[in-house]
Amino acid sequence: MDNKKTFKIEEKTTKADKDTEHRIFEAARKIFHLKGLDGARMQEIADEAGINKAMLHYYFRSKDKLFGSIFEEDFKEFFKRLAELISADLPLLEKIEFFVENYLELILQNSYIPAFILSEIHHNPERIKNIFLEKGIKAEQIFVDDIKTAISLGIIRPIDPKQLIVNIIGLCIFPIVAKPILCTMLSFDEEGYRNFIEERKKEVARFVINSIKIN
Amino acid sequence: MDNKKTFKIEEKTTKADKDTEHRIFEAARKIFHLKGLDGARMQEIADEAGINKAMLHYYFRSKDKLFGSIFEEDFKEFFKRLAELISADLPLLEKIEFFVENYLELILQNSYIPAFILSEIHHNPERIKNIFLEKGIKAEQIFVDDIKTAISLGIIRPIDPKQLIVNIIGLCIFPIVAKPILCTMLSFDEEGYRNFIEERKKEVARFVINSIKIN
DNA sequence: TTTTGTATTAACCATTTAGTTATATTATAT
DNA sequence: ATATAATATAACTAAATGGTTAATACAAAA
Repeated sequence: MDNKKTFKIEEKTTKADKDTEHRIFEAARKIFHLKGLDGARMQEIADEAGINKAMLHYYFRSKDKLFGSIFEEDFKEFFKRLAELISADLPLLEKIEFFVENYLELILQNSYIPAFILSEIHHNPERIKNIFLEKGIKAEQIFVDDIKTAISLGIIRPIDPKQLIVNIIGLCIFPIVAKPILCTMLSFDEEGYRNFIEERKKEVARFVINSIKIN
Repeated sequence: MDNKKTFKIEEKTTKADKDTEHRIFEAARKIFHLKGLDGARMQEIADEAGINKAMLHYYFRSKDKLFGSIFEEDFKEFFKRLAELISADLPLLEKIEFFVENYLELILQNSYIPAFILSEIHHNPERIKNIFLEKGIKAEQIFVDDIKTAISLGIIRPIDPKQLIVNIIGLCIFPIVAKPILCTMLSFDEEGYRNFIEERKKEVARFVINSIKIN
């Protein structure tokens, strides 16, 4: 009995990363990214985390609360990174190059996030608004000002800054979110797709700058 | 009893659009667009169609089959319309103007479709591939050829046709799919958003043509 | 060592869900 | 008219699902 107990304690100490909560969080993130809120099963998340289903409710009250936590973190993180890129202290045209290259890489390495956000935004627009309202996420004003300045300096042609921003972001996000369609329509294998996106890091900036630059 | 029967027959004849199947189809489309495959409930679809739940299984064998039928039709219709626009017999630059204006209006008036397709494509990429393989949907070759010709004629600068096509489509689809984010981030109300998209019908073509046109 | 609060589990519960069945009604063809 | 096939319903079933509970293991404080 003492023997058994000792063993148990060892085992406990070893595996006790202590942060069961964190394990749950990462497991849930994975499953929710893959299957969405409705498609995910609490049991599957528990299995993925290697713990009992009751633990999910012990740490997070309900499925919706658990999903909400993850969505909020993903959403904030995504926009935080976006804000960092947008706030880079560079002349507009260089900033566009910098932004496109880094933003594309960012969403490429977190390719579940945009689809995850778009999907949830579509099914439950309220959640977004609340997060936006709570935390004041509005980095885009910096970009708008940059654009206005560049226009008045005659560096770029007149264009509605909002249209330009949507253009740049759309050019980056779309090919990542629509990956399976692109692969099928344009006959890409995994490598072909990767090359295509790699090309885009230069091509999108070139495309945008060509369109707006004066001279 | 005769009375009752007569009434019943009248009622039947009146409402008997005959096409219960069609009613189910439209109801299911509505619910699936709104809630997705996992979020939709067979009972809700039956209620929406005003019939018994068993009828759903009578006409379509299962939830998945029903969803499949709708997805396939939406998907094909969407790409059929896209193919029509792409095949217009116009010089490239005019075709781009024509395409952007009409494609934007198309997805604006079917705004559930792109998100619906993107979401499903993400959760079940196989379904897409099968539809693509069954029906040979590849209208984009026409566009690719147009672009190559325009390049060799010196009308536009050299650019990878695939990149250009993805650019154009992304510029159209993104602001529709991401509507709730745009509205929150850029402080649009419903009218402001509508104006923004209306502006885009000209702006996107201008943006693209500015970028690629020589002279 | 005992107590106390926290972490964890297995078993359970109530509800919901897709799908079925047995039965009735209606139209159609003989 | 009558048999037959198609259409519709209400009631049901079996499985799955989110969530709960009662009982325990464990660590840390007393």
